[in-house]
Amino acid sequence: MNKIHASTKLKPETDASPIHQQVYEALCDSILAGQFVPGVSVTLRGIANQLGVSPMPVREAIRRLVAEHALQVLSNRRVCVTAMTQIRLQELYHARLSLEPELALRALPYIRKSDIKSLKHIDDELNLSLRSGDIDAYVRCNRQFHFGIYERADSPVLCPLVRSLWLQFAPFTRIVFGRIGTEIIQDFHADALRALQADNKQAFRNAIESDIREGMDLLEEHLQRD
Amino acid sequence: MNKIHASTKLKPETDASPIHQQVYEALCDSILAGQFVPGVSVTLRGIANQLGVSPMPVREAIRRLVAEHALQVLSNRRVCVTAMTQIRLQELYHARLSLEPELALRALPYIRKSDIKSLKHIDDELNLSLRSGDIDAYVRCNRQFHFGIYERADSPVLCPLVRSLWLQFAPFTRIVFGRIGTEIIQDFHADALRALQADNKQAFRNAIESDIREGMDLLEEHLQRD
DNA sequence: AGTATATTATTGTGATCACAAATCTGAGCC
DNA sequence: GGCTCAGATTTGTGATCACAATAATATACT
Repeated sequence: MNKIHASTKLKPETDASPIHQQVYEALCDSILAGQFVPGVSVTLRGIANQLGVSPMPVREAIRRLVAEHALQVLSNRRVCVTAMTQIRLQELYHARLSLEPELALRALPYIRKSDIKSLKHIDDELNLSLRSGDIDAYVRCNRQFHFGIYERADSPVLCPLVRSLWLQFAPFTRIVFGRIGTEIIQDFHADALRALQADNKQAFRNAIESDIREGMDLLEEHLQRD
Repeated sequence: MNKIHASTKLKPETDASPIHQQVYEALCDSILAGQFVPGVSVTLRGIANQLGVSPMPVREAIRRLVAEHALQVLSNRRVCVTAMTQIRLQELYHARLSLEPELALRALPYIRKSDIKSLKHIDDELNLSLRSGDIDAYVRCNRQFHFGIYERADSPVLCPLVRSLWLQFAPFTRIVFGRIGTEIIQDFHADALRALQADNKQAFRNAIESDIREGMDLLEEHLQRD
């Protein structure tokens, strides 16, 4: 339960970035991949053992993730992935819709032909995973597609905010998709790619917005059923 | 330089919240009050000594503030308040305008008559500080006014996001106001209060939006002069 | 005097230890 | 069986130490 997939032992050779940073990234990946079950608490020493490090850098990584609202401290001082509620989903919806299309637009001028090509490649893999029902692959590709765009704009404020939003709804996304499968999921990425190739700002913005709406509507729909 | 005002020694009696939480709040207040000069780096042991605690809880508080982008780690691993740039200010502008009026609207139904009364009181003190040129008091009142509204809506996503935004532009605000004084500052809070009393949603939203625009325009105007 | 270099002090990071609070475990009882 | 309560274990928190890297200072040299 709540296993960290990232090669379990983090790369031992690299000493460029501090350990707490590496731990943070490993935990980030796990959360974004939906590997942490909301409500199930994680322990410092548990993660430390899994990653083969001392509890100290884990503490710092956890503290950071709590600050980004990816994790939550309970009243017992335990830490877990925050459960989704209607109000939270509504606010995440609004925030995503307010920030992500704008961020995508800011990235647009910096997206080169080669970027479009690799985005196309990611979307191909995404569609493949949709057909084969590989949810993990879909979730990963979807993230790669969006942040492949967002990270082009080196946006010091919006991009970190958006990353925080994704950390918050990603675990729930994984659950919903696991329940409903990949059948229903529509793909607005093709529209975005066409708009990119035509350098059509408005169409690009609309495609991103539609993609967000579609995904979040799906989440809202399946939040009721509790 | 970069002194923490919060009674310097944090309250020794309270053991309800952990020390790193208390340190975080003390640093938060200092940052929001504009007591940290952007670019001047702070040290763990320095803050620990000022607050009379060990470096450990300071580490955690700092890590949290870095995650909220109130502080920045330099390449030398030093930590300081992030300097303002044009792109950062633009994005903060967009984010504030996208999130804060919405957050205010969500708070609106929960604002009671007594809340309006205390907001009015805060605004009176604000106007007083504007006339007397007391910048610190103005900054504090302005924050109290806004978050007095925002915090009514117990908003699990938007409110923390907005808090992060304030932490990012507050130090720069203090600098600009210190340079230009309180003469030019216009007060849109009265409009907001009137809208609150009339329970006029649209007018309330507009007042908040105008207030944000006015403040951020002022900042943008004075960013050029470097 | 001004600059390069060696020495010292200070810094962030990570590990380890101590400790109180919370959680788990299991025997005992109704 | 279901519940209570003692004991044992695990947990987060904070302090302290070790250490490499950075910054500051003093020293030597042209």
